[in-house]
Amino acid sequence: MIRQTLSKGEATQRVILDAGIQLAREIGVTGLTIGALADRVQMSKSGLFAHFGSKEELQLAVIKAAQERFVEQVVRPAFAEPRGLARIRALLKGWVGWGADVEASGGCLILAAAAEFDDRPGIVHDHLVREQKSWFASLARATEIAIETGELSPEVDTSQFAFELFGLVLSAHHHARLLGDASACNRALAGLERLIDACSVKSHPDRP
Amino acid sequence: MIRQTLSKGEATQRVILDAGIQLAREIGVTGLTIGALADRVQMSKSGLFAHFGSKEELQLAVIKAAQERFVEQVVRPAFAEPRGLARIRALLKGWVGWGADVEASGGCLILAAAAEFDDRPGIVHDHLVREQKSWFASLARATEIAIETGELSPEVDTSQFAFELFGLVLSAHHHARLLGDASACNRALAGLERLIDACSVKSHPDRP
DNA sequence: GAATAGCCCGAACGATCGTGCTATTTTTGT
DNA sequence: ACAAAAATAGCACGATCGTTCGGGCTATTC
Repeated sequence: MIRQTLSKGEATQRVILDAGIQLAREIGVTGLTIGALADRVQMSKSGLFAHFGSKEELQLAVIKAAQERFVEQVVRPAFAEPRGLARIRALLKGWVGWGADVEASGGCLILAAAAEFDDRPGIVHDHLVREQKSWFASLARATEIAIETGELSPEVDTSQFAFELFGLVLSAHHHARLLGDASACNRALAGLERLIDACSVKSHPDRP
Repeated sequence: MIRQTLSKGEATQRVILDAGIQLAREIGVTGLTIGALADRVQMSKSGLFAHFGSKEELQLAVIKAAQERFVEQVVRPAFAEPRGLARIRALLKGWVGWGADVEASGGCLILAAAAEFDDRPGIVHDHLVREQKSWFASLARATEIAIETGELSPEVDTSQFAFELFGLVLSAHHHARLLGDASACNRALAGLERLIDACSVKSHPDRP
């Protein structure tokens, strides 16, 4: 065969990373242990270890794998929406959904990892900082686009908008995951509408 | 002497918990290790251990100690402010300050712990859920008071308001701690003003 | 079919984990 | 000052941590 399919190593690596994402959601990326992960995929510790070379690289690989899935499941569909508010709404909806309900366990791995590694130096920290900055810039850019389409006022601070958007997602995660609040998702959506309303062009007609 | 002062045991326990808070901020409550903590306070593992009886109890004690400090440094000063928006503003300001800049390391221990334990059953999880629910209710109550004073419209959903307030704090923490964004605190304050504006009585004069 | 490379396992390492015991020291109440 | 009580240290335990190494497998390549 002409190797359209994955090589053996790539295949098991995929299995490992899938299980790693799931396990890391339960016990955290920091708490991810090679032995426990090997048990879960029915491999020997050393066999699994050989794929990554160090625990740090394993953590990094798991996070990158989670990012890829996030892009595929949330970012890409959202960017298929038309430019402007529709895209922002899709982003938020997908994002909170991704973190809140994915098969009854875990929450958003990247946000959790970001909290865990904010004070722990290393390649994982550096990667997360880089990616989160880039992600934040994407949110600000999406906001800018909504200004270009005329849906938001040109005066809005795009970084501030992204900051508050981020907050809605974080709050939704916090409430949905820790407190089991099923309405958290809707609260985030409601918050976004309020945010949009405050930043829309006709929000300041003339003067009070 | 008539024990105005602490007993020996209580004194060292206080030392342990102080160091525990600091250490847990760096490596997380889950990553808190008895050996490492014992090293930091110059005690033997077993000597330290005897104070708590189990690691879980130690984690719980550290979290409770952090809560006490939070109440003393943030909640009590805020509640010294007059009822209404002033109190809410003080709460947010103190809260983001508490998590963002406390001596250059750590962030808010309670929020970090909440993220770590959202999927880890046990007494720590249960405690955190209970306390976070109570804290959220306090925020909603503070919002309700601002309605009573006439500063916010009677129509505002107090839980929604608290939800968005929470989001501003979480976003500020995320940006300040992970990304080192010094403006995060100001962004949260700006977000609060927008939120207040959208919920204030004169926001809907009559009709568009 | 022999050689080669990639994949994986088993065993073992030093370290550290949480947690018991048993002394010994220190603090406390009288 | 002395007995009772509390606080701490020392030591050991089984488990698990991340990591290394050598050697079987199982394919692919000549």
